Amino acid sequence: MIPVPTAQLHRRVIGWFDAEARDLPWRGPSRTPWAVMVSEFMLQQTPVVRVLPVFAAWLDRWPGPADLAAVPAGDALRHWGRLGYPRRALRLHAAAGAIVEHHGGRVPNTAAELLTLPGVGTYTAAAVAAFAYGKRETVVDTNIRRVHARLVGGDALPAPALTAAEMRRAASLLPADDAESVQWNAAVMELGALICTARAPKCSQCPVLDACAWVAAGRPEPHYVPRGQAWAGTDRQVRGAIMGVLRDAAAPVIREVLVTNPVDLALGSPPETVVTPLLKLHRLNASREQLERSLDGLVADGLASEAPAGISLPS
DNA sequence: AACGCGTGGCC
DNA sequence: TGGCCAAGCGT
Repeated sequence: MIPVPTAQLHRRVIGWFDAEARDLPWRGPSRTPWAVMVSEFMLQQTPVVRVLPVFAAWLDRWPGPADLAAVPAGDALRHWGRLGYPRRALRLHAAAGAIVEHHGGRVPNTAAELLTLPGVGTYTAAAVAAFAYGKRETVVDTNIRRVHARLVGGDALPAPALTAAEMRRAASLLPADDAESVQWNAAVMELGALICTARAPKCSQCPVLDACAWVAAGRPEPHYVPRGQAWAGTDRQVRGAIMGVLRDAAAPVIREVLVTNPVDLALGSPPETVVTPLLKLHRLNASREQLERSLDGLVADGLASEAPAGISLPS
């Protein structure tokens, strides 16, 4: 492998980005800081293709932070739809409230201020400051971590958790110029998403293939086996099914309907809109204990609200 | 510092 | 088919 100067890496990856980047709505001329922030919340652990329709409807409904802050949290949860991790909707709603309350209704333009908002961590703060405001920030997401691990580190995959050494490496690779640093961050992220993917990377299309330390080393296997995410039988699965019922319910659902298997259920027919999600919930054959525990967890997390009339999304 | 947290597409 | 994976965060 012929060592390639960092400046040339910048030029080649950004050049590739200019030619090949996807035309995503949060990058276009209609981009606002709020749109960037909404997209970053939705993209946390969620693929772009699933975010696109929800993002468009969300911004149409709530064009600015004050618009979202003015409605009940339950509205945010309902319009989050099936994006997953609904606590993100709750945090985005709370962040909108904090922006109205403490920042004059404008999305903060520094990473330090952004970090104080609920649901905004190291990555999202840096990403919003960079992509919404053109700031020079060390943006490190899972795509960037993987590209750096291969291109510079010679490893198949980054470590299981983000390390301080990785942050230093990312900072050392960042172009000095503000505008160029923004392009670099976006370009490396896009390279990781489209070419330098976790499985079956498209190395033949990579603009920096000849500079890749991992390829030069003969593409060694990962140092560890990634731990799978448990799903079947977990509280997480049950919580998801309960949220599905509550999202589609036109009225509060009484606790017994949620935690009792239909064969034991001697109640009148629940509202039509609830039937399908309810069947999905009870097909899980979760124990009453697990159903109760999961429901209590949702209430404790503020994702559901319990009143004498029954359980519903929070108001 | 591990762990819990939704959802669905992909090979 | 089912495990893996996706622009993380909070505790």
